[in-house]
Amino acid sequence: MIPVERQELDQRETTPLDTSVDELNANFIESIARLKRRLRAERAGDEFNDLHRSVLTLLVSEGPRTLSQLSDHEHVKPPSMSETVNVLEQSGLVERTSDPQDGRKVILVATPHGVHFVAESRRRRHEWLNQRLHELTGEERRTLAAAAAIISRITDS
Amino acid sequence: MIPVERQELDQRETTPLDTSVDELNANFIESIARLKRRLRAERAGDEFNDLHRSVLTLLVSEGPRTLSQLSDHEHVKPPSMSETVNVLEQSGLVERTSDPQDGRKVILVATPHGVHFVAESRRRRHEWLNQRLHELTGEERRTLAAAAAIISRITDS
DNA sequence: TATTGTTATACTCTATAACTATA
DNA sequence: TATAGTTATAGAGTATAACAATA
Repeated sequence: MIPVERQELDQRETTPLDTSVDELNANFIESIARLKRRLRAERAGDEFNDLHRSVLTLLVSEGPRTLSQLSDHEHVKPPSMSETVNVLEQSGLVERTSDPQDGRKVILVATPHGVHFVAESRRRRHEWLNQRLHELTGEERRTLAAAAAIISRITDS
Repeated sequence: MIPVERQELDQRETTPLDTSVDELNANFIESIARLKRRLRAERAGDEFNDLHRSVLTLLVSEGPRTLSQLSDHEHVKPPSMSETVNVLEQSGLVERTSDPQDGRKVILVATPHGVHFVAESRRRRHEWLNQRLHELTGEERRTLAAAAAIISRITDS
C-alpha cells in the first residue's frame, strides 16, 4: 500500500540511496524520541536534567565559558541557558564571574564542588540505561559510541 | 583533575569496561539531547511533532492499535496519547473506532488521507537532518541505522 | 547603535488526579 | 470492583519580547 503511494507521489528524481536516507531519518528520530521519553520516566524526581549535567560537564572538562558560548554549544537560547545556570549556581556547582576585558560578559566557572559532583555522578545517573548498556555486546557499544560521535559532529555543523 | 577525583570516589569495584559504559552513557545522552534541541529549532512551526508522526507511521505500517497499545509503545501515559490522537483525528489522518468485543476500548485506524500523508511527508520532514545524512558516508549511515536498531531494542526492553 | 545577558511571559510536551463508561 | 479512556490541571523545558548594562 505504501509503495504504491510513494510511486504516485515521487515526482522528483530519487535514488535508492535517497529512500534509505529517508528511512534512516524517520527510524533514527523515532528511536531517539522514544528513548528520550523512556529516560524521562526513569529519571523523574532528579534534581538536574540533561542540560544541567551537560553544561556542568563541559565546564569541568573544558574550562570556563561565557553564557553565549554555552547556549550556542547546547543549542538553546540565552534565556534558557541563564535559567539553567541559575540552578547550577544556586546549588554551588558553578560560579558567575565577570570578564575583566568586557563587562557585558558573564563567565561561568565550575566550583570544586562542581568538579566533585561530575566525577561522582557519572556512575549513578541513568541507572536504567547503564544497565541496558552493560547487557550489550562490545561491538554494539562501539556502534553506539561511533553513532554518538557522528551525531555530535552533525549537530554542531 | 577528574581522574584524581574518580580515584578518590571509586569505592566499589569497577573494571575498565564499566568506565567505558559510563562514558558512553554520558556521551550518548548528551549527543542525542543536543540533537533533539537542534531539531526542535529546525522544525519550529510544524503542525505535527515527532510523537504525532511516529504514531501515524505505526498505524499506517503495522495496522490498527488501541490507545493503550500506542501509549505503551511510545512510552507516554494514556492522557498524552489521547491528546496526540485528538490532533491526528482532527486533521483527518486517523479515526477512532470502537472494539465490537469490548466497548471500553478505542481502536485507532489510519485513514486514506493518513496513509497518503506518511508517504508524502517522509521526504520533506526534518530537511536539515536529511541534508546532514546525505553528507555522511555509507558506512556512517550504516552505523546510525545500526544504532537506531539497538536503541529501539533496548528502549522496548 | 550593537552586543551580552536577565526578567517576564507564553508555548509545547508530558504527567497526575479525578471522572465516565464498560466489563 | 477493575479496566480503558477522557477531561482538567499542573509541571518541566524551552522560546520570544522587553529590558538593562556595557562596548
